[in-house]
Amino acid sequence: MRRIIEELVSGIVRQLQAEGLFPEGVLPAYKVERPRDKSHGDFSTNAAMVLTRFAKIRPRDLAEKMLAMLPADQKLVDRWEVAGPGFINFHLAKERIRQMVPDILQAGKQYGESNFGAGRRVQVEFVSANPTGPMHVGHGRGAVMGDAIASLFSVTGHTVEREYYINDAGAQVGVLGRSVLLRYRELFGHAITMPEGCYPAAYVIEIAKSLRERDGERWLGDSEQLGGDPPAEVVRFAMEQILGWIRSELATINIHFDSWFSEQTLHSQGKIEQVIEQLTQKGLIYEGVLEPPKGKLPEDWESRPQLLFKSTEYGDTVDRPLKKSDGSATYFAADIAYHLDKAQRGFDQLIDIWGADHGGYVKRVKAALQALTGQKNLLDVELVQMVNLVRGGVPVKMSKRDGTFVTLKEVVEEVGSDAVRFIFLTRSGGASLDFDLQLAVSKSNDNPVYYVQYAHARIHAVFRQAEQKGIGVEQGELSRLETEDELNLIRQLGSYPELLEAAAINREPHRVPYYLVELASTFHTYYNSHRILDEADVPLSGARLLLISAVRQVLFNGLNVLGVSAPEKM
RNA sequence: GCGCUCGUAGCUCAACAGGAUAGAGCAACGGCCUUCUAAGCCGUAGGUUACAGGUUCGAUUCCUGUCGAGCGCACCA
Repeated sequence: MRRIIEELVSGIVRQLQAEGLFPEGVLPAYKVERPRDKSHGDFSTNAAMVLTRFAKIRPRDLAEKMLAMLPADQKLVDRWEVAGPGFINFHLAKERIRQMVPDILQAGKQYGESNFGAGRRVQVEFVSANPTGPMHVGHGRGAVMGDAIASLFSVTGHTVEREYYINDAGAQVGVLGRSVLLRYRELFGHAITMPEGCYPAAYVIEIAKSLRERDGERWLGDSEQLGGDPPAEVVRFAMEQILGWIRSELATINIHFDSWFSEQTLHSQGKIEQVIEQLTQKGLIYEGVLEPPKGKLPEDWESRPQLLFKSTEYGDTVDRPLKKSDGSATYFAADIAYHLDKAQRGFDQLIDIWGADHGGYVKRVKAALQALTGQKNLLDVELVQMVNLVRGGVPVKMSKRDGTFVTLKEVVEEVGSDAVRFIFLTRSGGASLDFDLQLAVSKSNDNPVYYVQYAHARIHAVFRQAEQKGIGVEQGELSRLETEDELNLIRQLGSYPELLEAAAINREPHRVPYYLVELASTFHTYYNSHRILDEADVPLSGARLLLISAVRQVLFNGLNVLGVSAPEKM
């Protein structure tokens, strides 16, 4: 809908440019948008104000001039005016507004989708929690954000892939294996002591038990000498079990990945050495000594020459090491290889969802990717801020050590997937979030999931009534929808496709829940002030059924994008 | 010390790529169920958008600085 108005305006601007009022070439961007204030019409444009400088006319005069050029013979707009400092406001014809109702119903589940991103392949990588333990709530937030962003790209016409990067290489994997072996040994009656840094938690015992169940005493010999690396098969066994848990936990909050990418394969296939070689050829690798960081020094800091990548040439603050002191690759080196691999898979856009604690990595990864591909904006990293668990306003203590650690699973079991997802998505990712378990289960307005779902269920209830009374949509006369309340409700439905597009472009899923809450609110108000079913006026009742059916469709579609259910009864 | 993310009503948060009078919910107070789901609706109150400059027709939004919060700062992930 907005597109049509945009074309109307741009046609006039081009014409004025041809007449020599504006200079040749590119003009500054003006906008066509939906005004906040309803009295300002359905759409408005700031074109006259933006272009006033070039026309050397005052904004309002220019607006008047433009307004006179609008074609008179169309059925879209029935009134337009110049307002305020020079806005041009468009008021759509009522006929055109009403027409959106059947349009929406016809589009059904597809309503709101666009081909905005047609032909573009986008990959969203998210969660990527280490397979060394259960997921916590912070992972959950990243998971839900990533999933919703992926959905937004999908409904706006992009081809989307969801990928999970498995950090199955590096020291922590060995620690996991050793921890499992220790618990395994314990199961056979041997006394053990958990060394510093190992994972003592209950889930490790569970893994040890299933290892014993499968392999019996097979690893007892290995469990005696724990100085070296644990057997690869034990490590793999442990990680597969944990990944299985992660997978099923993600499934309980409605998240499914298309692709699971193993970091280990980068090492085993020599991808990391290859990428270092490529960077070397570009002259971006050197052996050097880093300045010690200012502020508090790490205790074991020692100055030593390292293999460094010149990330400073791409905006980073210092150059970054690629090799550890023992000669193995750093996490960063693997990450470069990983991102290059993603780029080579032919995506037009890569999106990473990271926890805020990884924020310091953004510049160096983007730097490396730019150096390798020459593309500056291939990768977008969305940082998701921390989640503070709270119960009734009191912080919930969390510590991995004492096992007072609240897992994502526990939270989902307590408050339900819908509430978890909705609450996570009703905040912009940039803001840290207090997740109150008490509020999350409360069925009040504190908890907008229920507010939106209730509107949806309510509409279903009306339809159940309508069936009993023998009133159906086919008896409705659309033209009977004439109150401002009704037209405003339709207008709101009409903006849904634009909302999805804006949310996708800005990677801001939180706009969707906010929209749904507003739509639900408009509906509830309408419901309370208008009788929908009136046996004495079936054409009107049918028309109103058509209207709320369209509302129901949009609520359903919106909840679906968020991965939240739309119940028919509550 | 440096970098990133922030700072909006008493609380939790919005403000749609710079737009017109900064909006919701909660908490407080007062109303609405013999009629389609009261998990709902209506009303009252609440603000120097942390602070100071700048850019322009116009700034919560962009730039600079100050103050404050969170996260990070060789070799872990």
